[in-house]
Amino acid sequence: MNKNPPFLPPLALIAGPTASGKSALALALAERHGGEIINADSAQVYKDLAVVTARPSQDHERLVPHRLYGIRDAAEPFSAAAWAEAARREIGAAHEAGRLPILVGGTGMYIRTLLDGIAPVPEIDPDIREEVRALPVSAAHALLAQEDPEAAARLRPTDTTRVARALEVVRSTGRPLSAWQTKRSGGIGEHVQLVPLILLPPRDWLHARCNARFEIMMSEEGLAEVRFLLARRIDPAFPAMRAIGVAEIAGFLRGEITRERTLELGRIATRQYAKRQYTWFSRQAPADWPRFTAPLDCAGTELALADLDARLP
RNA sequence: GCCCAGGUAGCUCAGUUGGUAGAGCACGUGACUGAAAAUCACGGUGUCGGCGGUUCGAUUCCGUCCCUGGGCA
Repeated sequence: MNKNPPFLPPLALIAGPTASGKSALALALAERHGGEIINADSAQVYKDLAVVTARPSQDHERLVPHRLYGIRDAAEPFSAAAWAEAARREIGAAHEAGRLPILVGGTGMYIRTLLDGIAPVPEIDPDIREEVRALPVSAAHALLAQEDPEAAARLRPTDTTRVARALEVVRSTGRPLSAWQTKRSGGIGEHVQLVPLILLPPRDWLHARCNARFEIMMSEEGLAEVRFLLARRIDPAFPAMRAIGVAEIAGFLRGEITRERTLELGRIATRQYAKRQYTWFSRQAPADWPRFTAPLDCAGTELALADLDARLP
């Protein structure tokens, strides 16, 4: 298959759980290689959430180009396929400009969609989507058993998201999800020279950073971001409203919980999220993607940088 | 110093009429095909405060000591 390795444009990838030090590493890499940073994080795409999603600072954005950060209004939900399409454009633009695209993020599904493609399911009819999502899971699963028995058998009856997805697909397209999923399209993995690094630092170190991070989410700026979303009455089911900390801070702003309790709940949610990412990247990422398991302190960042440097053209 | 109430999992607490114990949350492990910072599954992790005594057997009963909270001085 790899008979005559043609020249493929490079794509660096730095992936790992929240608070693992991805951004600092990416910035250093970009400065060294004349690169630009492309966001692969599902929450950092939303304009109104900068502090709450720990987006790179304005200072960082001035140093090297940052793409796909804060590009989306909280009232317009994004998706894996929509992100992948945008990322393909940004990567292409970087290559044309002769710069190294550096993908940075913690959303494994987005990265997989970009590299491997995804089932080419057409847009779902909004009315069908609304109707399906309004159903309790048990009801949705019962309907799925009639309309797509195979999906119903495969999915857990409690899995709200996937049961709703399967039902909306069969209703909106007239074809069961499994039929669509026999094919993936849009992946660019074969067309780039991928230079990946997965950050899997020690759990204790990561937990300490998650804990420290949520303190910042509770700053005046962080509170203001959530206050603004609430004032706009964004649908609580929308992705931006489900970002880590939004529900917790909203409860605090409404006076339902104390500041201490909010901090505690936010830290717990952050750690649990980091764990899910940790599992995704350590288990779902291809085995031949290097894992970097040291903490990303000063020395660690240098080591990781050297590792990436050695593999970049 | 005396009286009362407590001391059981990381935390808050159940419970055992004497047969080495269980909930919630935390935590751990995993799944993941267009909401993925989402959604879901599995797992009890323990000198039952210490030391003695009674007993075939004590986390449980008795004694004593230590610790915490409250009250009286």
